[in-house]
Parts: sequence; C-alpha cells; structure tokens
Amino acid sequence: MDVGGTLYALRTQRGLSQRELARRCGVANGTISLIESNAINPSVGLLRQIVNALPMNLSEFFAFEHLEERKLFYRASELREIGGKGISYRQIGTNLNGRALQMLNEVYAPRTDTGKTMLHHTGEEGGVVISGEIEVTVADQRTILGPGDAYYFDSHLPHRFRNIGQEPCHIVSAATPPSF
Amino acid sequence: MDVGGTLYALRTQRGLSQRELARRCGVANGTISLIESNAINPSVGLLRQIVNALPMNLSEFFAFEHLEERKLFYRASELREIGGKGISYRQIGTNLNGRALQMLNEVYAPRTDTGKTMLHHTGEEGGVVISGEIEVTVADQRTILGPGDAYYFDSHLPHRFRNIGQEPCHIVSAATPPSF
DNA sequence: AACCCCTGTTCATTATAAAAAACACTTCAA
DNA sequence: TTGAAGTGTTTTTTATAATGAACAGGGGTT
Repeated sequence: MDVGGTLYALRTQRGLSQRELARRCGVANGTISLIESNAINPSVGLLRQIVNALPMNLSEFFAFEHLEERKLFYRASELREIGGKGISYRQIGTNLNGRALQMLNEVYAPRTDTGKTMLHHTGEEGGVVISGEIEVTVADQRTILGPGDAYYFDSHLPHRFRNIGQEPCHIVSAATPPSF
Repeated sequence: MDVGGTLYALRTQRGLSQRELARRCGVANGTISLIESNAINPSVGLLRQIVNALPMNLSEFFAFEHLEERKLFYRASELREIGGKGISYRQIGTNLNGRALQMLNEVYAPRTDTGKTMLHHTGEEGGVVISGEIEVTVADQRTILGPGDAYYFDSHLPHRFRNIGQEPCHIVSAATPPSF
C-alpha cells in the first residue's frame, strides 16, 4: 500500500541520501524523490533496480512493507520526519493509509511559525506541550501554552502555531483523520 | 528477472484465462497479455492489483519468481506453450533469460508447417523425432525423418519443418542460445 | 456452413512514468 | 561572505505504460 514510505524507511535506515541511492542504482535522483512521496507509481523494473542497490530483492522489499503495516513499536530514530524549515514533525508510522490517527512528535525552533495564512482541514486535533512555550491561535482565540498545557479543537477552525520564545518548543500531538 | 513468465505460470496454474483475470482485477485484458510477453514494464501499483486477484501478495509473487529461477523439475502440465496454429512448442522453464539452452517438446499437427519463408537465427539446434514423420528442409537439403531419426544444424542456415503425414509428429528439440 | 462465445494478440490513443535540469535550501570551509 | 558541495523538491520534456477497440483464431451448437 505504500511503496514510497517503505523505500524511505529502508533508505534512511541505511543512512543513504536520495542522491547516493540514485547514483548507486543509476536512476535520476528526482525520481527517487517522487517515488518516496508516492507522487508516481514506479514500474516494477525500476523499483527492482533501486531496491537491488539497497541491497535487497523485491520479495524482501514487499515483505518489509507488510511488516511496517503491522509495526507496533518505534524507536525514536524511526519516526518519520515530515516537517521542514525549523519545524520538525516526527510522525509515528510511515504509512497512515487506512489509519484513523496521526500522531506527531513536534519541535518548533525559536521564532518559527506555521504561517500567517491559517491552517484548516477536516478532523479534530489535540496536543500537549512538553517543554518551551507556544502561541496558539484558533479562530478568534489566542493564548500562550507552556509545559503541561494542552489544546484540542476542530481542525476546520483556522489555526496557527508560533514559537515566540527563545527556546525550542516540544509538543506531542494527535489528529484524526491523518491530514498529509 | 521475468515478471511476465511468473505471472503466466501463476495464472495458468489457477486455470484462469487472461480475460478472466483481467475481469477480476479490473485491468484491460490486453495489458495482461503485454505483461506476460514482457512487452511492457508494468507499474508496481498495477502489478499489485493483478497479483492480489490471484490472490497473492507482491512479496509472495516475487518469492515465487525466485523459486522459478531455481526450478529443476517440471511436470508435463507446467511446460510453457509458446507455439500456436497447430504447432505446439512446450518449453522447459518459463524464464530463459541468462540461460544457455532452450529445450522444447514439439508436436506438429498433420499438415502443419513452419512456413514458406525459411527460418534463420543465431545458434545451433538439434532434435529427435519421437513419433510421426516430419519433412525437414535445411538450406538446399531436404529429407523426411521418422521415429528415432534426428537432426542437428547451424541455425543460421535457412530451415523449415513440415508435417506432410496424417499423424501428429512429436519431436524433442534443443537450441542454443534460446531464440525467443 | 453460420453463428456465438471463448481464447490471446495487436494497434491507436491517452495517461503517466522517468530523465535531466533547474530550484531552493543547508552546511561547511576558505 | 562567498563559494562549493551536500540535501530534497519541482518542472519540462521525452519515453512508455495502460486503455479500449479491433483483430484473428479455436471450439462448440444449431
């Protein structure tokens, strides 16, 4: 169900960059990127070429994919990074297709912000601040949350998170259904 | 190395026609044909869709592919039919990629013929007539072979096989390297 | 024979994958 | 601070997969 996530997990497990893997299997690095983000549906021949460079065969690759689907426990290093630009979102599980829940281990670097244009999507979300402080705006309400504080709201409401402090802010959050 | 042959083996093993399989997985029947003849390199998603209808998962599919590569023994029903039009060529092994030899169990129906335009390709070939009679033409030589008789020639020479009798003609042949 | 239903193959069109290059960003060293 | 080398992403073009329809043959009925 998730060729991209599986490839990502296996590649990073081996400490390879997309370009390094691309070089080893003779595939364009952009193609690896597109496959990992599930933006394209690679051919069997191409996937075989890539997977062989891990090195691994296709049977093992798809067996691993099934293992991932039934995975229960995750080491800190296995959480999938889906953030960027000073905001780290480390997701529990690489493939959330068909799952009800998306859990994130979030770290906002000082002075980072989810953006002036408010976020909104279907579902509900909640979280607990572990350390640091975060300014949370939801619709017409705004507050600053510190360690132990929490939030919970309908994701339809426009929302924004901003770390206006000097320390990184660490939050553990959950959303249903997964939104990206 | 041989997605097409593997799919063919699994499909026929289950007694399914290409169209029946196509119907079950929602894929065009022509696509199944092209995949089995290795004329196209299917996407992972499409192969998954097809393989699931067997039913089977991709890990099992590719594990089977590896088994096939190491297969030593073949039941009569497992020989792959690559002939047509009254001439049956039943090949030993579905995937001859990288193999040195192509062995065929051939049956020429009465009045069948490899064609007026002579065959020629690289390699050498030989065979033994098991039953029936066959007219064999190689370059400027022609003869009729019966049970126990045999032939061996360089495949570059133009050649033609013709069953001019009333009975089916059964031949066991070998060619190196495999030519199709 | 004429028809129907099945088989697998082939072709023209459309959709999409793959490559190559440009892009945006980070890190490190000069 | 500037440049070089690394990261992953995105875009444009080209190649190719996938579809749907047409094709050609096989087997059985009427």
